[in-house]
Amino acid sequence: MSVVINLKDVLNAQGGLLRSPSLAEDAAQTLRKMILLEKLPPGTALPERDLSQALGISRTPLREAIRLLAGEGLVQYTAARRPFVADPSLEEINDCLRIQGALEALAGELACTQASTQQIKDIAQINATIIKTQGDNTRLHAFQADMRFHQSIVKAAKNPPLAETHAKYNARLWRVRFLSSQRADGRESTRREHHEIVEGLMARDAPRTSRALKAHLITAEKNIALALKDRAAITEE
Amino acid sequence: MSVVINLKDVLNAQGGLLRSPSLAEDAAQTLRKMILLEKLPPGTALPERDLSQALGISRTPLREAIRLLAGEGLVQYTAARRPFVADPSLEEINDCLRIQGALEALAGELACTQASTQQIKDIAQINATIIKTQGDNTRLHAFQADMRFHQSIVKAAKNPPLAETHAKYNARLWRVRFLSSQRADGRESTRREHHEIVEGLMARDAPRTSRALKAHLITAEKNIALALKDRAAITEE
DNA sequence: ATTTTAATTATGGCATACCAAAATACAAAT
DNA sequence: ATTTGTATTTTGGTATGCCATAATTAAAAT
Repeated sequence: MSVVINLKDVLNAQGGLLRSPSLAEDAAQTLRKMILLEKLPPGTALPERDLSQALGISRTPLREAIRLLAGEGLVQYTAARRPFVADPSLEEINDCLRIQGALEALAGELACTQASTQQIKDIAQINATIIKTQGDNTRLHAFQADMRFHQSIVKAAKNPPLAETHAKYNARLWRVRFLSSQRADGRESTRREHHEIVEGLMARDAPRTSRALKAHLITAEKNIALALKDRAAITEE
Repeated sequence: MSVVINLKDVLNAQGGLLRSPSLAEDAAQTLRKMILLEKLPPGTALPERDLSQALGISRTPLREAIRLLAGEGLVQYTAARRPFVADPSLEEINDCLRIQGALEALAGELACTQASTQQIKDIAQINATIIKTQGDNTRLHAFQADMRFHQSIVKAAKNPPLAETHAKYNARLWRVRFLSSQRADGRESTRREHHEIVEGLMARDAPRTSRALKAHLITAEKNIALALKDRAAITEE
């Protein structure tokens, strides 16, 4: 009798890192990255046939992937229902940041009563890491750590729908936030504001935490406006 | 030469009322109503084949409709990816209400600076209508007026993404809110709170309006808890 | 040269067929 | 009677083809 190996099990055993639930979700993840890294710049048309062929899948799952991204606001449709990479105005970005601010303020508030002490410790730990690795040249890592900081606060609020909606706006804002994180400007204010947020959480002072998070998002708004202005000046040359 | 009539134009000319952008969106709207009116009670399985046949369309657009509803939280998937009508716990409903509260508080805040005086007048007008028709036996109309009241506030905030996310949570909460609106209990507090919200808007007092809206949603939370408890007692008999 | 109009092509919406995996029904064994 | 093992059926995921309409190009008219 021959030895039969279930290939899928072998793959999944690899830490489940490359598990592929569906072609559509895979494609969505691929496209999301391409959009956020501007391999697919804002405004790019996304014809179903070409894209599906490029990704080596059929139109059906590709189509579904595009719908997913549309639900996140990363893709929009023309009047004739042709999908293209969203090109949000500064105004729209600010609209989203205000929402994100309200969501995070709520999260901070809830976290003050819902979070375990361990979770708050973890949040403080993530912030400590951010400060420590501040000088590193790996800006991408620092940025991802910042994302984790905010996500862990939302997670500590123990409100799944909140986490979900927050994640959506995160995806939508990822590109511009990454852009603005490249600038050194706001770094000092970020450090101060993060500190205040952590202090608020440790004191389990809901109004204080909420206020700190709201203020932090307003700062982000300012930094993003500056980053986009710089960038516009560069691309104009 | 024979006279050729474009049937679609004829249909659209009927006031554009029955324009059908796509079978998927139509199906989504149909299913949404069926879920909210509990023709499809929470927990109901939604097999693609049966549903598509019942609606007289193919699986492809039906599938897309289900994804849309899943994006709104009205449909969930089992571990084996079988879709079913979401059956939110009271806890999850409260989670959503808190988010809705934060969103509306933000909307009220923004409306204080962004709304035109006409828009504020309109909001006051809608509220007046609610009070006037309070005694009517058409509870559905009163409920819809209440929805319009909240929607018009969000609209006045002039933040499209906010309106979109708010609409999503509205869809998600429609069923339980309708349920709780059937009860006479909260009617007086609703009247008072609506009044306070309108006053805040007319004074363009952002903190006041925000506070009033947040308080209003907390009241809603209480009423819904009562309504669901009643209902559980009834279905138990 | 510019505008109109007609033909062509590209694209999204939809229907259908096939497949693998999951769920179910059924048979056998204990 | 309960459990186990095995067909059978159901179901979601995917690929593909056709169609109507929008976009584009080519041709014609002014």
